[in-house]
Amino acid sequence: MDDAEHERSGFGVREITADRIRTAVVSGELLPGQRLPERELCALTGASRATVREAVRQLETEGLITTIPYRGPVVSTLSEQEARDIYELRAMLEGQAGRLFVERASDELVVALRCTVEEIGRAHAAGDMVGVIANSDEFYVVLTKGAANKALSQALLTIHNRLALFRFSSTRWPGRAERSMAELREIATAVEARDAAAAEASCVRHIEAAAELALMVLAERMQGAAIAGRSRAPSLIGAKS
Amino acid sequence: MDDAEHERSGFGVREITADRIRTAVVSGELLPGQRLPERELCALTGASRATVREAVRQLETEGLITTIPYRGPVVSTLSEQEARDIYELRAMLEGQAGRLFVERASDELVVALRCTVEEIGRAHAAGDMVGVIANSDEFYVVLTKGAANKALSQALLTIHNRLALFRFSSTRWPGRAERSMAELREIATAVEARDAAAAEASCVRHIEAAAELALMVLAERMQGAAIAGRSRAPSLIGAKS
DNA sequence: GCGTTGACTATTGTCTGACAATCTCGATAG
DNA sequence: CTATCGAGATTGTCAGACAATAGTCAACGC
Repeated sequence: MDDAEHERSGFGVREITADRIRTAVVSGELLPGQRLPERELCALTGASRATVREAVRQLETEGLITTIPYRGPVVSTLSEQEARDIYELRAMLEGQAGRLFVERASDELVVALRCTVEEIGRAHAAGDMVGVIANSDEFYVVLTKGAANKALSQALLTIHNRLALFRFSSTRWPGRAERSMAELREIATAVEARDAAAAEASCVRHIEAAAELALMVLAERMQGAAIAGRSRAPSLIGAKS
Repeated sequence: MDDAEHERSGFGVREITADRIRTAVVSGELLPGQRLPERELCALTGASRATVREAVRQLETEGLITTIPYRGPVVSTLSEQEARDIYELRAMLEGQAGRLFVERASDELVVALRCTVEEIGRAHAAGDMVGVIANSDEFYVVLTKGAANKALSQALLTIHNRLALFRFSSTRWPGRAERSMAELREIATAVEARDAAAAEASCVRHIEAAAELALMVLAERMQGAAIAGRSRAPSLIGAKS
């Protein structure tokens, strides 16, 4: 009873529904600003309107969806200021996570963190984007596990989901991947040295660098959207995979 | 349009319903562990089951309510470890808020923070508990306003709500109020000196002190509950004001 | 030609009722 | 006293209904 393995593995229709929509948003299957009419969410998930609405309410509270009165759910968009705020918050939390990791993580977890970093490097060298993503997730899992604070982990998970939209930006930007790897190695090194202050600082720097890039991409995208005029936000129709 | 005055002032039935239940939980009208059958929530709020369920889903995501499958919603309880984690997270966030306040707040807000602190002291000296609560809220509002990060403010608001259960513990504990006031004045002084590091440190210390007390109260309460045996968690019936 | 008005449609917000699945608790038998 | 079983209560999910509201677009007047 001490473990928490079945934390989020409900089998109810509602949980499956919420997971399905959340995954679709986080994975980029549904794009920011895109409308999500309840009927189409019903078709997508197979659930009834009532159940879909409960799931939407949950995702809304998580910040992934915004509901416009009498217009329905929309995949949340982030203004530049909102993105800045969220990245700043993420830097705080991930910095603290790094500090707590140094203070609390077992030697095994320290090794695991280093391994994950090198695994990311390997995947990147091989051009394996899926591997990069998977191991980046693993990095976060190991980090929060070592920090040993469930509330912190939960908060970071929510933030990661909200920022998932920018996730692909780091891949295609010249030189970014190399710098990112250097930052991750810096974190691993600081952790191995059990230097809490250095670990915190390098975590913060890592996120700040990611934020800088993401904000550039966001600004670019905004500009593109402005040029495209008031483009109709497409619905799910015709958005089949 | 630049302000955000109508942030959470929806007039829909669902929003009113969620606010009503949230207020009841945060204010202590409903106690932790207490069951909240949907029918009674309907009676309490006047809304239908569907609407109540949507509101419950929202409060569940906020962490205020826990739903047990086929048993229904329950006011969330906090284990000692959970409370410890949340207080630790709060200390981080409020520390960062203090730091950002020093870096960003206008002189007017610095004055407002000091005024709020002294107002708390005055209310406490007068035995005005309502005033203490109100001005404590005001302190948080001023602090987060000066920190100028909406995401941080939102995260702190959620945490405050989750910890609202312990709010009354600080009042009746010999000497606690005086120490608390000293801590708050320390924060105000650090902020007035525009000393970011000192502000952060004093905010962290303030929360750590509050956490220490709250955890003692929690342990005491746990012990009491253990002595009382597996007492049936009461429902809303007969819990009229 | 262009802006305004008004009806029409699509969608959401909310309620009601229904039914199966599951939990709770008391009765009953050993 | 304990274990089993069944009735009742509550949740989980669905389907349908209706009013309220936003968006669309054609008709109309200037």
